[in-house]
Amino acid sequence: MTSLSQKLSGIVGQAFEASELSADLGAVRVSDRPDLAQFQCNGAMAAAKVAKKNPREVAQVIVDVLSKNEIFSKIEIAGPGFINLNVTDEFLQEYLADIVQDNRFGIDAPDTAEEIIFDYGGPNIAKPMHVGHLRASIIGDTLRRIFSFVGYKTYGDIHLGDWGTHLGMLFSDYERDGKIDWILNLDLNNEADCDALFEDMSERYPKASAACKADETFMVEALRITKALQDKQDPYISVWEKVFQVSIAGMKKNFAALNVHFDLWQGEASVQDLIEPMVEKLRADDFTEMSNGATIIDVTHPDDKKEMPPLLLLKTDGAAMYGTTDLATIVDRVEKFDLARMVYVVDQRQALHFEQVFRAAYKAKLVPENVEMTHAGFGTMNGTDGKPFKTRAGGVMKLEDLITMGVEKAQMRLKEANLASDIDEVERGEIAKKVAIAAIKFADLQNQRTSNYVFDLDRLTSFEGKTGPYLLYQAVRIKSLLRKAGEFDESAPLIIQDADRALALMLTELPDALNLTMRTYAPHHLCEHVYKLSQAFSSFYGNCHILSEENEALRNSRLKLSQISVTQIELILSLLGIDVPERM
RNA sequence: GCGCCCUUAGCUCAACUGGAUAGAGCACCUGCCUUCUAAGCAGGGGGUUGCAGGUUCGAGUCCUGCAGGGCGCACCA
Repeated sequence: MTSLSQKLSGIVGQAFEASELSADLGAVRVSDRPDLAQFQCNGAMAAAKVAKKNPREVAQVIVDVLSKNEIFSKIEIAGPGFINLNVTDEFLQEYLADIVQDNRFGIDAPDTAEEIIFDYGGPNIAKPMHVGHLRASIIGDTLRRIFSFVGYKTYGDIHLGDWGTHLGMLFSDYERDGKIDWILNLDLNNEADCDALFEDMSERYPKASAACKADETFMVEALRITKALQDKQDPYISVWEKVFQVSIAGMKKNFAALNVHFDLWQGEASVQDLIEPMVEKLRADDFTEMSNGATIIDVTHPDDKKEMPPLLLLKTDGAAMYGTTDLATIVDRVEKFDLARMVYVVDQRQALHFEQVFRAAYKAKLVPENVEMTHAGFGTMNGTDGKPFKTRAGGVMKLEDLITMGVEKAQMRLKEANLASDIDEVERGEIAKKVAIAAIKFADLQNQRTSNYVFDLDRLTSFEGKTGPYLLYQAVRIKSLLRKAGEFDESAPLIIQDADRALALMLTELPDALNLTMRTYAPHHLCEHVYKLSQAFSSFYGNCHILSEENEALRNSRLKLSQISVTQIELILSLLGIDVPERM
């Protein structure tokens, strides 16, 4: 991927090489001090440290080489040995004209279109989706969109929790209520009936779960049914089939509202048949051992400094554990795809578990060494009190309710601000939905992935400042501007003056933001970038009255800059899974 | 007991391989809508980066210790 800063890095790198220094030292980045320069290179200081020389002298040698290059309008040594650089407006203008050709803005495809599976979401069937599923879903979905756009072959796998004890709990409750037949006779083609069951399960599950916790005989019954289900006995396996179908249909609605997409609807159940042969093979290949009656895989490394518990493959009673299912899933994926990477977007608290699973998978050669497995963990969602988030009633907040609240608030805000008053009610409803989703998603995605974050309803449904709706607003404003401008000469050359320069420079930074995001699997970097870009536009917009510009060449140039801006903002928002309305 | 993570402005958060004057948003204060959408723009106040040492030309970032908080440590997932 060649961004402007990478292009400059190449040029400065050559200057370092000419002095028999490593080209890596020539790394150029956008300056921390825009008042001093557009770009900076810190390599002279690093070089001087190794060579025990004066950094400013090292920098001077580099600067002497660079000064022959006419793309720079300023080359300066500052402070202890920073090399500060500005490019000429002509160069900037040509560079921009070049990268907008294919609407990829300097983003090159990777050398090979590696296949990557992103594992995210992980909701349990028959349980209501709550706000906790928000992070996993949207971080994973965003990463999938980004890698896919850049040129990787990606798959989003929802990895359902569809084979566990929670189903035994639910089914036993239905059995006590004599409602098993109701489910068995359910017509999957009847949407109303399916919705009714979906609703019923959502409300029933918390009660069933609480009952099992409170009364041991209920729990014993739930476990019996779980075992029967896993042995594929009727009626439970037939009930499961219906519950599975209805749950998926319900989830699809939820995820559609959130604009989250999955390519694979695999779950724990879909790999159960792989477990037995896998365990047999692991035994035969001598990767397993017995410990206190359980079958385990030792995953310690000789140079481990910390304790590393073994992966528990089979319990004393011979039943598989979730790590076993995860290994079977890996086997399944390696079989079906030509994978280069697997990325698990799962709660940070699972870090040890994934380390054990990954170690076991490599050790037992279930996955080739060159397949990279990453746990991109995310922090817990806490309430404003710093403790794991609960509603006032003490329960979890349903994802659906959060979205509804957001939409209602957006509708109110539209009315208050007297926006979209000339738009009919149906479109206004659509706009409110987009505003709400933008608010919720951006508020979440702008947090660093790994740190815990505070769930604050007011913030999630806030529309001012660094928010999703702000970004929509900027994009929509540009769209409106371009509509009013009508036809203009898009091939006219860009003119970079003082008022245009900051925006023009921002428009070159997209590849850097994407690279950083992909390297760290951290979408908040991209959020930061799109916010800065939108701000740069807003500032430009405030400074220049474009439509009334009498100099036609300048008017064309500024319309073109506006057009590039909205294209980029909309592209980035689409990578964040956020839709931009035509007007708002 | 062992291990991992966190502590930055009143609040919520950024700060890429160690770089210059630690940045945003909210809240607060001052301007700006009879020219393109004020969900906006321009500007202001607000900081001993939990504490104490160390390494370095340079530390929010690396090392050591301490305090406070969160989480995880085989028969749940």
